[in-house]
Amino acid sequence: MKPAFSLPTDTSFGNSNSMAISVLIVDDHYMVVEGIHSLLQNEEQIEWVGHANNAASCLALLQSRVPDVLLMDISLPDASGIDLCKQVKQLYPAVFVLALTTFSQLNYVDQMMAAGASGYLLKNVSARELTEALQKVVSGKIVFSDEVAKAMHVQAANRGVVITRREKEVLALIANGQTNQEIATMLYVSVSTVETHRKNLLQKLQAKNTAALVKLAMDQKLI
Amino acid sequence: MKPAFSLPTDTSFGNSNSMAISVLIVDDHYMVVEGIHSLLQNEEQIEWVGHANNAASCLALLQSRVPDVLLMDISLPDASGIDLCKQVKQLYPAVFVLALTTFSQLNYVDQMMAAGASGYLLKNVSARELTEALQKVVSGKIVFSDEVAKAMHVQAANRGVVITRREKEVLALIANGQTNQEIATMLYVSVSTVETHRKNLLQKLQAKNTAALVKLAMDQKLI
DNA sequence: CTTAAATTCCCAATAAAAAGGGATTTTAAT
DNA sequence: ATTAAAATCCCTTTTTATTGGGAATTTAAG
Repeated sequence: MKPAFSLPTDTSFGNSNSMAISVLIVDDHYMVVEGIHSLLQNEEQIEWVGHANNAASCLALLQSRVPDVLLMDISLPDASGIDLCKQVKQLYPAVFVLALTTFSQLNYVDQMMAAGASGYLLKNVSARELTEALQKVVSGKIVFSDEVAKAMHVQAANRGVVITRREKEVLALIANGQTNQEIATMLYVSVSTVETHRKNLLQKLQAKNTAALVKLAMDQKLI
Repeated sequence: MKPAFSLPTDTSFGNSNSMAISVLIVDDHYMVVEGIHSLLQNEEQIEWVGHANNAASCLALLQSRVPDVLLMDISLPDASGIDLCKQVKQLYPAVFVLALTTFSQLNYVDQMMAAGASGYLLKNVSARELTEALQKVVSGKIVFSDEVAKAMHVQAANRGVVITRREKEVLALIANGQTNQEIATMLYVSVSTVETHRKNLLQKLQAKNTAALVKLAMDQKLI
């Protein structure tokens, strides 16, 4: 089985205190940007490159200046952090992406790491934690804030359910109250097909029936 | 170990004019507190009283100093903002509570307002918006940031559904995958009764079937 | 004490979902 | 070209949910 992410082999960056770590932040919450900015303001090893509040302006900014670390919110107005992370890592492999998130978005940890992120921090991180995380990240390490690590463990049982594109479509329609017949009509397939998808969904999510299916799916942000 | 709360070290009231609005913030996200602080730092009409990062320390702080406005996150580690708001309004009716929230927590607007809050702002508010909101609030007005107002309108159709205690129990069991027969056994009532509750739930939430019921209920945080 | 809301119970017919097989065609990756 | 995964389709039986009526008891609030 493939790991959801892999450690970078490049560990050539030493922990040189002479070279400041340049940081760019992407987040659409003005307060978060301000908060991080003020957290890092007094850190001499950190160089504040700037901020973008969406994926597009982030990519634009990167064209003129590539920072060591990109602090990235996973929910952005014009793209998912996951997609942006993939794109950035493809265009600028040297950038370390550090995901910034809230407690409610822990379900995306795997996808974010698979997209090439170097770690995952909760937004209520302290100045010390953040600085340490930045230093670890630029030396090639993977970092998770304690709460993330803990939450990942707790959620381990229910995570990693993979449903297909079609199943997701069917799932959404089920949750919307459509019957198999209606879904079949909407998707231009037979009722049998919809029944099969439903059967597979129940099996994949280990749900006893539709009600449980919808609840579990929503818990796991599949809807 | 971080202190649970802090008072401003700067106690020189020299430059603050007599009509300054005193503000206390309760939020467990360090960044949000920092963000707000830096937003309000340069506003002369605003006096920063301090911050608490949980409900308990907020109540403790209020014993020594009651601000004009209490900026409050609705999700706190040791209590819900809704409960804290109720408590505060009962103990200190003169305080205006202004809820601070993220887009994903709009479902609580009603409950927060019912608890006595004076308004609801998204955390990505700008300095200008925030200052204006604070001024309106102390004059007794109710304020919503534009996005909240918009979202409320969108959600208007599905908001304000009141279900009974028993219905809520049944709902939870339904979402858990139990059948009517199972629920009946668990609650020591007849299947007919469960069927009736289910019927009423479908009707109250305007759901076509169980799937839609569970989704709508979860959207409205009824589960 | 009244009254409204909540909770409880019943029946019967119909519609839909769940379970249990199985099978074929597309699609995408190596 | 091969192969595994995804998507499609079919059938039958059993179990549940949904609908559409009623009606009798508790509870809680004024």
